[in-house]
Amino acid sequence: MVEITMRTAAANDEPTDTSLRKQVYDSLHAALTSGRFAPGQKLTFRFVAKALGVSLTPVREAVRRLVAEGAFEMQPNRSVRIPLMTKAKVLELRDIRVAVEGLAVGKAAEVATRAQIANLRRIAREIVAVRKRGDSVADREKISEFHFALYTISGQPTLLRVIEGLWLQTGPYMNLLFPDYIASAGGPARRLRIIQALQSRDAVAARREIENDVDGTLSYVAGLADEAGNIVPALPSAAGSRRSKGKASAALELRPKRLDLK
Amino acid sequence: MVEITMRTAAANDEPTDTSLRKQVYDSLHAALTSGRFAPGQKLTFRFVAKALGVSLTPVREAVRRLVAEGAFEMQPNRSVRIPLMTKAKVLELRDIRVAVEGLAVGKAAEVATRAQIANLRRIAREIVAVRKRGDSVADREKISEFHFALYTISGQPTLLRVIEGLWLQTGPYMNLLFPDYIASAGGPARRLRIIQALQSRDAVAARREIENDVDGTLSYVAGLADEAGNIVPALPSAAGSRRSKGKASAALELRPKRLDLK
DNA sequence: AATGCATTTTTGTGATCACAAATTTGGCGA
DNA sequence: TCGCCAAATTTGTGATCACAAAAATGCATT
Repeated sequence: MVEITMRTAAANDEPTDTSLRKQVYDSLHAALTSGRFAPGQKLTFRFVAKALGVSLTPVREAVRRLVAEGAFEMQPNRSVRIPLMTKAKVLELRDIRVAVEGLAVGKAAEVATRAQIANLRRIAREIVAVRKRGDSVADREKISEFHFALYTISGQPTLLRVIEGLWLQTGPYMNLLFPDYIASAGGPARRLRIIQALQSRDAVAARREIENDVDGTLSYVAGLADEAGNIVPALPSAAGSRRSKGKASAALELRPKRLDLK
Repeated sequence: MVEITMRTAAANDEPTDTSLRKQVYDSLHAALTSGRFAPGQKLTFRFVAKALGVSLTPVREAVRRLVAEGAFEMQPNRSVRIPLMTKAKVLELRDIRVAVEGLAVGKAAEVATRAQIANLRRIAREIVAVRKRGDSVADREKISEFHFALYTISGQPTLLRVIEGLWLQTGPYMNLLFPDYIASAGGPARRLRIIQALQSRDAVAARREIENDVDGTLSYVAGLADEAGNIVPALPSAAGSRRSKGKASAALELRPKRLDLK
């Protein structure tokens, strides 16, 4: 498991940042949000460097940024791990996200242009299409696209950054929502109501919809915790595999996409 | 009202992180929150490295972390600058902070212990004492201490991290609040009302108080913008001085805390 | 078979070097 | 005096090296 594949562009950084550091960051970011890392998994600089075919320098800076964003956590001794998720943490993230994403959508409803609303409608249609095909990976990506297109309308870059940081922390666990919950929840209808609220400049209604959406989603995830309060997502493949060594490197298949820079 | 002030030992990182990277981070963090950097000021890695007597490596990682946290910003070309503050940005930060700090205090009111409330009361008394002496630096520090002691009670580490990130962005501009505003606003009384609300487990009242506090403070700062929307704090010393070179190094006085390691 | 301990290997940290891009400088000409 | 352009300098980036701390391993002892 774990693939990582050099990706370009994650957030609203400079669109022209071609540094290796940024590429490594984007690769890890993509691997994280697509759930390719196992919670609790240890990650060494040299492993990532070798997997992506770069030196330690850009890897260190990329990983440290992820640590600063809460996507990775640094052990007291020293080594980077994928954070474990607990019920308490999910509930905390839920409350924060309800607050800030509600704020963003309320603001968005006040300023949304016709073109922006049309764009949201397009994404909403694409989600329906993708879901019909049963492509859960594309489904998650499209949902993310819809949410961030929505939040971007607010025109509040700092707020957007905060939200991105929070999504990065919940990201690895969002595959828990498939395929059960996502089908049952009123996803498509809710998105239409949000769009409708934007159109009628109804900030209160728009906000209520997104709050219910986030609340419902993360409350569901919180409910998946075991009796100890831990939440363990089923990974695409790789299970625990605590001990593996040299062989594991090959099993991880972390393949660079465009590293012929040299 | 009025918050912010210097904070030693930035976040809740490992208390035993003695790495140079962390020391550099703390130095820059302290310089930032105490307003020793001019908005728009350019910062080079080599300058910081020389000022602190370390190599580029720990400086790069520390500065990049600050960039990730929004305290510095990276230019499209490549160089790190202290972000300029605009009225729009202050208003955005105000709304976000109202939301998340309100959330934190509401939660804190539900779980505060007697000891924690006593601690808050102690800090509130210290603020009064410090203000009587007219020590505005210590004043800011104590106010910051009060706020974070309050938010820490909530027991929500992720929320606390978000709040710290937001404070870091407003930090350099908080000295704008002295000495005018801070004296006029109902600071001491408000803190007592917050403590009272915690004691009576009145989450709604506690939340309302902190919301008004943040709102009032940042609305005041926003009002200081010039007609172009820019906000320029008066610096302790160093003014604009766009061109200075070698001499500037000495003028900045970025002083290392404990860098005799070598 | 389980445990304690010395040895080997792994891994993060910090310094240094090389290089290219960006910035500044200096002088030339209008 | 003011642009303008080439040379010199500055500066970020990435690679590599050295070192110490941490982790893994091997082996002897109970």
